[in-house]
Amino acid sequence: MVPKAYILDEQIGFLMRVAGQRHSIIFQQHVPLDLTPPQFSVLIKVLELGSCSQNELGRRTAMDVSTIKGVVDRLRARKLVTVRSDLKDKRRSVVELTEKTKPYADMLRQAGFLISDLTLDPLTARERDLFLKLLKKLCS
Amino acid sequence: MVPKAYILDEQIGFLMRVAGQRHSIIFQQHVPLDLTPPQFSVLIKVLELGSCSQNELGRRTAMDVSTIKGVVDRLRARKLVTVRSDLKDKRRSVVELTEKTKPYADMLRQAGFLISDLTLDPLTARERDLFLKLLKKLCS
DNA sequence: TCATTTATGTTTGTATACAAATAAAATGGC
DNA sequence: GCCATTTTATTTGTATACAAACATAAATGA
Repeated sequence: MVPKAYILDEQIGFLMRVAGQRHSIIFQQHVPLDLTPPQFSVLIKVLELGSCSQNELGRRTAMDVSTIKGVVDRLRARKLVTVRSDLKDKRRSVVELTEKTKPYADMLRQAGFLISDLTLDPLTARERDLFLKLLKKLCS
Repeated sequence: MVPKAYILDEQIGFLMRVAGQRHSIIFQQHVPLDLTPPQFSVLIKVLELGSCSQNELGRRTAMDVSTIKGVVDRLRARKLVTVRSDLKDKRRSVVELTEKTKPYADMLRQAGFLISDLTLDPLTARERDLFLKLLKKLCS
């Protein structure tokens, strides 16, 4: 009775990491403003919400408190967002887009679509829908 | 003509990141020796190969040169692997398991199976096969 | 009201992840 | 054998990712 071999390259964790690496290269090739994926997520989210506290931004982009802080800090250093304290709730830091960033809104969204398309390019239309459906099930 | 909205939470990059976070939690809960995923991959690979140069180990586990160096350094610091220079090719650092690590071989593989199973738990058997097949297509 | 609990943000420390520059050793073509 | 190229490893710098500890402000409940 031969035990089943453990093949690292066929495990879901390994494959997700490698698929993520490929996505990351595609992302870098097509994103405007030299943004990283987390930075892109934050800009897109602020664009959608208008303004948002740093903590809530973290929850909505699935980043923990110290990660979101670093991402926002670097965006602020590049003057792509502003951060001000909320007068109503003095705990909160409100993040907003700068005038410099707003003209890039459409470009960001279009790049987002393109990056997702290119990442899914190896799959047929039917496979893409199915893959995304299954992937969502693996998120919680 | 309304342009299609860009929903961050439905993009493949975002979903892969969140699915990876869930996997990461499962991994941490069940891996022996408090290993990280890259450390686990290296041990499994060395276990499979017997001994391997640091660079080749990086290629086989999909890590670049500076990443694999850090991972091996930390494994060495914990005395889970040894690193010696190759007499035949003095550029190479040969990585091998220590006697301390060898008894964990089966436990590592069993934990690997369990972690993959738990990660895929939200899917049916048929969905799992399909998902892994599609995921592989997205790796290159 | 006031004490407890919760929410928000910061800081520190560890561990990937990768680009780019450097150095040393091996290889291939001649 | 010699030289250009390739391979292997190291170092530096930037950017996540997250746990844990801390401080402050807000909300809650008795």
